[in-house]
Amino acid sequence: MTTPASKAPALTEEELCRRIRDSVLEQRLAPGTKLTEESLCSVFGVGRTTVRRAFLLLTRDNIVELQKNKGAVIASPTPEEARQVFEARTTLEHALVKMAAVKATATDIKALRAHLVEEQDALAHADIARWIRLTGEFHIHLARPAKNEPLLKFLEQLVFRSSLIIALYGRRGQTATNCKGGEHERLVDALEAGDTSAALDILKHHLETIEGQLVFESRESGQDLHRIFGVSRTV
Amino acid sequence: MTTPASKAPALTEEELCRRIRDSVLEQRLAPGTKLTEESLCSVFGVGRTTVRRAFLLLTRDNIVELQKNKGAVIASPTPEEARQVFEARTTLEHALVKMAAVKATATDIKALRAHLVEEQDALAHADIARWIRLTGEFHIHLARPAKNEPLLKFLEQLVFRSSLIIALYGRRGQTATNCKGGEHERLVDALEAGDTSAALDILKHHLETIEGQLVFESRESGQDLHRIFGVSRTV
DNA sequence: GGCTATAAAATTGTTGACAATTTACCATAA
DNA sequence: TTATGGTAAATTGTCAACAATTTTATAGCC
Repeated sequence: MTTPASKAPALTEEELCRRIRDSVLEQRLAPGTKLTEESLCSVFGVGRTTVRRAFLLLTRDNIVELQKNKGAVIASPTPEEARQVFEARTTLEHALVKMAAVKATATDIKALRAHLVEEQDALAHADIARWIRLTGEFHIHLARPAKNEPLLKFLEQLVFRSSLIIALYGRRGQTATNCKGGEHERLVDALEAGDTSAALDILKHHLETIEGQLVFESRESGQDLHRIFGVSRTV
Repeated sequence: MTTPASKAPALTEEELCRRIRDSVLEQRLAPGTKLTEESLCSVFGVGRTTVRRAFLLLTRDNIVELQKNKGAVIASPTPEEARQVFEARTTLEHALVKMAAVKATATDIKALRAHLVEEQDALAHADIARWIRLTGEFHIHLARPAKNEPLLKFLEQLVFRSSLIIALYGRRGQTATNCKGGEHERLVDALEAGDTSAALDILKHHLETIEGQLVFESRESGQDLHRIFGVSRTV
């Protein structure tokens, strides 16, 4: 296992949140998964209080949904929610990259290059889960040079929700083709050159590609079973 | 008092959050105010558990700051945080109003007009607290026609934080002059006419006016008392 | 008076027991 | 077999007592 169960280091609720969020980002926690308090208590060696607080915090990020007396489940965004999340993300990331292209320092670019190396390394070692997480986190790092904490934190939330959406509605093998083609690299190049319009073009294309690979058909809530099974309605 | 203490209706943590948020929006809860668990328990007739959960939720909105073993205080944004919040808000509100100007329906406009009437009513009755809250909420309603829940929720957070910032750094009587001059009315007019660029111009001017009235001088942390009192340093 | 150290009070953090609710299971009957 | 009802188990919600920490008050000393 990744963590030895002996000698519990007593995680705080923030760390627990991060662990859960990372699992979502790595698409190892599928939307709709039930999270019982007991299981998380034993897995992470923390008390129920901590788990409870973590749930509450994750609710605020729309990562878990909390139903009275029913417990916590990983959120399952509806197609409409998914549309709005991607719309929001496009809007926000556009603004942030614009700011970043102007403000990015040499140090910022260096950090981004280091991240790209990590991405390649994960691919080379066929560590897919890590690679998926890194490709998601790239978008956060890309916006960091904009140096606006509130906008960055919000983008972070949207990236996590995107991860859920892709897990739900993404075509099989989508992630394998999505963030390839060196678009991440070209984004960093554009940022380094201070070429705002190029950066925005690449970003636009990149996000459209990701969103374009989603399929929402017959996933709506309130499905019509008659239609699905080809049986005409009797009443 | 506003609420009879008898027969506690057992508020939920969400309602408690709303009450606290509204107090912030009405600028009746000043930044830096200490919130003890006990006081809120007795005021709202709820258990400590509920208060605790509310604190945690409000932390996520940057409305209260929670320090280990020290308790909860209403957040006091630093000047730099304030700058970033207004930058974020300008960016976001620009995008939202742009979307709203395209999508706004007759029903949306009607709701906005109704809100303007409420604002006038509050002014006419000299109900300043209510008026301050309404002028803040206007910006949220203005963005509602854009019909994007994530962006709207985020703007909501920024408006609440703006309220704290104005309370901290606003010139005396600022609110009294800020949202007058019928700029709210003209924004609705522009939205109704579908005149995007006019709406954005008014919005830009409006937000610049608000931010322009803030004074950050000598509010930084680590004030130099020697300089303030005009005494030259001895060591 | 002003400062430090100690003790008391107040406040927050944590835990565990118990209540309320939901879920799972199984027996019974159509 | 399938549906229904009821009981038992499991899970979540709430509360109160206790522990840990901070704040306030007090006394002593320079």
